[in-house]
Amino acid sequence: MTKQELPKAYDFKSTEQRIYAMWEAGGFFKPHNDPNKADFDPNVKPFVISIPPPNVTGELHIGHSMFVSVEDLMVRYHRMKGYSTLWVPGTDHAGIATQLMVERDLLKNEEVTREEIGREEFIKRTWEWKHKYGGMITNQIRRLGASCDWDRERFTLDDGLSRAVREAFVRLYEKGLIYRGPRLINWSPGLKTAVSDLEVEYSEEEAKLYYFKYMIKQETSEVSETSEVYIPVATIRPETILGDTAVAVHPEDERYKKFIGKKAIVPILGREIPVIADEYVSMEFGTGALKITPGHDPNDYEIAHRHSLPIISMLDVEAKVNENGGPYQGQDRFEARKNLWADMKAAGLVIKEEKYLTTIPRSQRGGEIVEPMISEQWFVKIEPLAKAALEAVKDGRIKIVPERFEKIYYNWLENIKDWCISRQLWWGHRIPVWYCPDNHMTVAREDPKQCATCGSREIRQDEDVLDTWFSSGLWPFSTLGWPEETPDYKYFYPTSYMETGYDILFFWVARMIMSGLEYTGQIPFHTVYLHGLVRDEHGRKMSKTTGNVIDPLIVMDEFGTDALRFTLLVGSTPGNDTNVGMKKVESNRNFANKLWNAGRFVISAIDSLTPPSAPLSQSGRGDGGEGNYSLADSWIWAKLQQLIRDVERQFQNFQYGQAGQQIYDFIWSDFADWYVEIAKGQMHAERAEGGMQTAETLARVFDMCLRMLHPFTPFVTEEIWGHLRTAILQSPISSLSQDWPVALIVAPFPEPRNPEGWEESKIADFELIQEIVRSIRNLRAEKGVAPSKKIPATISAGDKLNLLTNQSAVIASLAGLGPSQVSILKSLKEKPADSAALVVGSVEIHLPLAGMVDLASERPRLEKELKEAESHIQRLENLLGSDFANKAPAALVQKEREKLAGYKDTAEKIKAQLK
RNA sequence: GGGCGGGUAGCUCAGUUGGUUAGAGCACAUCGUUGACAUCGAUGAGGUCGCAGGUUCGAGCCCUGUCUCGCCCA
Repeated sequence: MTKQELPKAYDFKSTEQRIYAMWEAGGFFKPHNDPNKADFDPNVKPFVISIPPPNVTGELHIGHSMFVSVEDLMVRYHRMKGYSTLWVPGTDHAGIATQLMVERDLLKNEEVTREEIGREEFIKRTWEWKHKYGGMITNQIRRLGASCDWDRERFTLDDGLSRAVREAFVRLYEKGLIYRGPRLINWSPGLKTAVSDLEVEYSEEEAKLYYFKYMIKQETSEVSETSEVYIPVATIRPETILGDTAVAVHPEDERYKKFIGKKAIVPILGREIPVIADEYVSMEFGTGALKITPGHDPNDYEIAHRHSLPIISMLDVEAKVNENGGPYQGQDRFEARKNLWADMKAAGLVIKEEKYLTTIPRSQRGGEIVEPMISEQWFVKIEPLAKAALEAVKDGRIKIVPERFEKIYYNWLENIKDWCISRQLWWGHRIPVWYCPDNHMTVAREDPKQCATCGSREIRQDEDVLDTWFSSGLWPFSTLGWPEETPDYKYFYPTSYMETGYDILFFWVARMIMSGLEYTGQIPFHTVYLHGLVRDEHGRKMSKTTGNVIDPLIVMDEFGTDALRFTLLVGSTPGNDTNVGMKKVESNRNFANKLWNAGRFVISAIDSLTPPSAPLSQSGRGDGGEGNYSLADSWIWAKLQQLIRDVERQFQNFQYGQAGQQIYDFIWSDFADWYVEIAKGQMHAERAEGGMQTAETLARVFDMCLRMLHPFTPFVTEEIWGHLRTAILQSPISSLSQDWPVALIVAPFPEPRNPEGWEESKIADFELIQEIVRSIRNLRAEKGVAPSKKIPATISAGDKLNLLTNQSAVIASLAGLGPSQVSILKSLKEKPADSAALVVGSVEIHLPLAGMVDLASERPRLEKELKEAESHIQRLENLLGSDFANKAPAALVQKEREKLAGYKDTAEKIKAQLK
């Protein structure tokens, strides 16, 4: 028999890559029931997640690690539960981000702009870039242990997905849900493209509020030489005066009522604009009068529509003043602001300036100030889609975890505005609309040869591309083959969970739900699980400028993937941000090592077995904990079953952190600290019979631990489980693992079973042993008894005589007692002289420590313990004397009564000692 | 302005149907190295669960108010 020599410490560096390659080569990432294969069984339940596609040219950051960890956990769990599990991987073309990256590179290395090389060449270069760097992020995701089916990997710009985008666009267009037209949109002057409302972030900043005079045109009859007549108006953006088409006041405003219907004169330009009345104007705010610039302000735009005011655009695509700005034409928006204000000052039109705190709209990308502008763009008429998406969550077809995000979701969808989907970029899905010289539109799934209206062959395609999120919105079904009714689509769609960060609930999740319902008529997934953002250990947002960015690759290099995953998964709760510090990762690296070493012990125990003279009974567990099982055996088994039930419940409730924590505690505190220590003694005692009982329990319990832990820390569990399996197969207990698969990744997850009735008393008995051991250790530590020193003990066990006699070897070895110096009696006639006494419930322990410790200090110690017991007695008597006894559940009251009896017993015993 | 989340040990966080001695990791103190593990073990110290009311036999958990930090929407 070849014994395995395992290194003393878990070496993740030599393990992770090898294990990942083994999984992939073994085909374990693929659904076991594949609709494309002959033996496909449509009745097997699938479990499907589509990955939130990372930017194809991006690099792994901690946010990726989070979603990969959570999704891999979900996927591995369901795979082990027997579902035909599919995790579809892929990447996103990320229009703006990628285009900027390539542009920057071109400028740096070739000193050319994209305009200089032209659209076709630029797109070619971007594809080259994608081919060069596109594999980086997916390889990094592999490093995290992601068990995705890489054969099904997709990219938003690949042929199939591009077809899906066309199909979606054309369908919407045909239904009249897509339109094109000049609207007020958010314009990003630096990128020279429109962006959607969601891509604008508002930040509170200190700005200046400029007060000036809007002169009122006087009728010739009322011209007054002495007084000037004006409405005072305040604005943050004086340059927009150039685009004003009205001045609005509140209809009830006594100050300005008289001006309603008159003309105001636009400063410097001299244009005449009406003074209008609108209830929107707040009399209290500012001067109570509002300048209306419908071409550059959303509220003004609304007002202009109500009053049929003309709309003037005064900025060009670079946010420079255009031909409508008179003398300021060609000036940048901020330059024009300065100049116009100076000119107005000179003209005596200025009142004052003051500091003012306001919200400034900035581009999500790059942070430049976004300008509301009138522009010809494509829009999705979103209301009907939003209504359906709202309904799907309201009626429970889709559930959002945690639930509070449902309200946020409703709120957004109920107030949604049409979605601007066109972008003035080159990298993306080009809008499938063609124009002929007569401006007829041809909207087509396949590139047309001629105009659908007039047949002209001189057609050109719309220059714009679609918002990247338009294609991401199709992701759950486009990746499965839609619009084709592929076997994958039919079997795996709708998918199961959508797992992602709450920060893209609107950007992505809501849009997928809208798209899914619209195009497939089905919900795209039944559960949305949202995780929080990862922050640094003090809860600060990670940023390059703060310098607190945690690079997951470095973390994995230092502590291993499992440690990183476990850190992200445990201690975090759904929807809440998670703080991650290196200390935490380090302690979880230690846990992986603990597990490894526990495994080494179990394996060595199995390796040490000698073949039995008689065949091992096949009774297995669950036979009532009787048979030859020791108290410790029964206890650890009962605790394990409890754990399995807890973990199952936790997984059902998406409480992965709790589940992980409980598994951790069980392995470290119950299994390693107690059971393994006792097992050492048991193995020794059983040696005559081959030591099989204990080895078997060690193996079974540890196997279950590894299975439960596998979704959290896949690498170390797979590795040690493989060694465990080999060891068992080569041992006399080989029958134990005869139905185990070749790899843990596909081993069945432990199923909870109901308690059989014996568990509670075994656990209680064992806990008494633990208490006794702890109290002896405690006393030894307190009195400074050398750890290696074996001491004698006399125990008065009362009605626990059988139990303690039975467990004397366990108590002795764990508490450092001389095995032959322990005497356990039902009761003592008189207390032993020169001893320290310990009282644990009804059990008294006498340690004759004369000559070793100062027994004079025993009295105060006992007095202190008596006081403690008495305070408990007092507390419990109060409790039981109150309404608690009448109103609380009987079982609970009984429990407290027993506690009280226990403390009374203890107090009596201590008092006796003190006599 | 509206909505949401957090405030629990020195630090970072758990604590989901309210059950009576509030937990973990790290940090700290004392002790311990011949076989699972010093990436470890034993023992210990450390908290009026932001504050004030209320409901209840019983509140970290439920209700009301309040302070404070953060986020989302307008």
